[in-house]
Amino acid sequence: MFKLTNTLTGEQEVFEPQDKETVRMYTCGPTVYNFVHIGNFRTFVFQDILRRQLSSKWKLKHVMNITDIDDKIIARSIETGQDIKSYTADYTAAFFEDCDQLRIQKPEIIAPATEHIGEMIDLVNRLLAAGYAYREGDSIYYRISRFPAYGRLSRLDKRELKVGARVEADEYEKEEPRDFVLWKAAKDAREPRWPAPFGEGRPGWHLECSAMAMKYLGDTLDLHCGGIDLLFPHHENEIAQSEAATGRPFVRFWIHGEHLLVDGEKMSKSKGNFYTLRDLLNKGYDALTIRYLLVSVRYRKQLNFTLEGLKEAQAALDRIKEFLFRLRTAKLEPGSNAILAGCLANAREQFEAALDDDLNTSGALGAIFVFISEANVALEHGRLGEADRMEIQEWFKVIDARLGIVPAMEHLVLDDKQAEQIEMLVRQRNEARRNRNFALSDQIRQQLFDRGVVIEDTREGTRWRQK
RNA sequence: GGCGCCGUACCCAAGUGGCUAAGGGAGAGGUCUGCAAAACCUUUAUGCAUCGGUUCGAAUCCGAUCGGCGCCUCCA
Repeated sequence: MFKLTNTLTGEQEVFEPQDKETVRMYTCGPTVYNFVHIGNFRTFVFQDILRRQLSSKWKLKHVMNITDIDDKIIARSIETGQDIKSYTADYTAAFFEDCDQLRIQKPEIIAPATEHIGEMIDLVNRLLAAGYAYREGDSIYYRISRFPAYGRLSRLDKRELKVGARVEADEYEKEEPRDFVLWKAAKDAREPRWPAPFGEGRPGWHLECSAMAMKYLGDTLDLHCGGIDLLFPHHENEIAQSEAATGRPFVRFWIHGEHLLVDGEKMSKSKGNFYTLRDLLNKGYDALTIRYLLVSVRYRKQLNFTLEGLKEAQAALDRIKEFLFRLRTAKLEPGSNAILAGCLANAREQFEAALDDDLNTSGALGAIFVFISEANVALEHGRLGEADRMEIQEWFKVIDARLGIVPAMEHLVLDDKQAEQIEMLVRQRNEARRNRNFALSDQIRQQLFDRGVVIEDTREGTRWRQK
């Protein structure tokens, strides 16, 4: 039983795809006007964990949009003199490079807004025909008063605008301030525009998600995810557009990821607490460490991002790496240890149960570390068999498939020539140690360390590995 | 002002009615070692923001208070 917290009800509910076979999921993707920041990636990593979990149980059709037309993009493109298409193409490419680094899997369908203008125009036509939309000036707006369920998702329906809250400059054109734009008439000659029966212009932001989600996934989606800040007004508006057009529920489960904070506050450019993945990589942190940190706190809890936290994540990851290395290089007898096999079965169960429990990634990691301790004890006492090793390694493949946080071991393996050189130095060092020439042995150790090789003397002899 | 989330050890963080309050980091002591590294063992919350209440029993439910954060405006 896989449970998720559904924003619609505010409660955990058991999730099943409506057709029991294929999960239809839509996630709000990036607006490609700049490099995506680490807060955005927290959400994308959470969505990645979700998609991995869903894939382990059902078939999955996951659609993510790319917002490649909006005010900021237009402004930047005019500013830089670069045409919009190449401008957004650059940042889209950068986004997917970053995703690869963070081991974020690609959705089945990636939908750029500008390739779906036709679907959006159709949707506006349906809303106009049904009286849910109206023209004011050269733009088309959504008439919220026609949609009584408005505000149900965000529970903001009865709210009043805060005194002094900013209102849009073109408010006067609307019947009501809360109405939102579906189709914007072009104001500046340099703005991109598309022809439509109701006039040349470009789509409002909310429109693309409704149009593309329904195109690929049908009228009713199983899951729709995004950051908590999209709850209102974006997702509320999507519901209004979609349900007005189809008369059917738009989404069964709304799942929202909480924010990543920096120094206890929301990341924003004006506060200067803004990190991109590239910033952090340049500081020498690796992408896996960043992913680990993002995964280590459950998606619906705010995560305070600090460099200290990154160091702790690095240390935790090292513990996993050390264990896997030790497991891999241990000299083992054939057979299996029944007690350890029991620990493994228990750990696997705990791990699955945690992820099934609303993606409790912290709990899942806890199960891994409990097991590592148990297995380390077994290794220490030589009570771990070849069969156990195989089983454990299999489990770590599962862990990696689910969480994507298992350090790669391949890079620790050197080619024969390099390995031979290192082995030679290790032999020389042991020779020196036998002769109690510790000055020389320490010098060799340092020499190896300088080329990234760490020495460990164990009862079974000297072990070495790449840092 | 309205809506929502949160407050568990030095730091991060599970646990949301009932065994001794997971796990990671950091610190301390020990085993092993020429030293180191890794590993292992022991150790660090009679208490879960505070105060009341419900209950046989609460970190977990209810209320109040204090504190933090977010949303209400583009935003992951």
